[in-house]
Amino acid sequence: MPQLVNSEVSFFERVYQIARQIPAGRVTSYGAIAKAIGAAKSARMVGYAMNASHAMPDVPAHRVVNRNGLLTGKHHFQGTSLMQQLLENEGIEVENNQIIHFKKHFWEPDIQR
DNA sequence: AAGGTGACCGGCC
DNA sequence: TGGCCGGCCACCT
Repeated sequence: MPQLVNSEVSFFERVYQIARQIPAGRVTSYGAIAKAIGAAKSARMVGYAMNASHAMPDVPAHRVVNRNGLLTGKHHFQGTSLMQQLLENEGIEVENNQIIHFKKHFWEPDIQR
């Protein structure tokens, strides 16, 4: 369980706030989320945050992939193809760990202030 | 308290 | 087409 820093909202929580806005059937990238929270160069932290997202409710981590539409985080899900199945369930085609028509499904997060 | 780690990214060769 | 490298920075031991 992530802990909040005093009255400040933690970095992780900001990531989750963005992630929760991803519409079903759409995907975004770690970098895009990083950009949205005003830390464009901290894409890595977004991935790190997703690692802990399992403890958070309503965080569609499966809709977050890397810039190439590659399912780099699939090993963090239970089973070997859960992430892929969740995506296909939403109408997103996945082949060889990669999203088909990635650009077409891409969703640009709203910039947070 | 200091160093290691990483579900990334962009640039370069 | 594909691999390597440096930057990045919150979190964990």
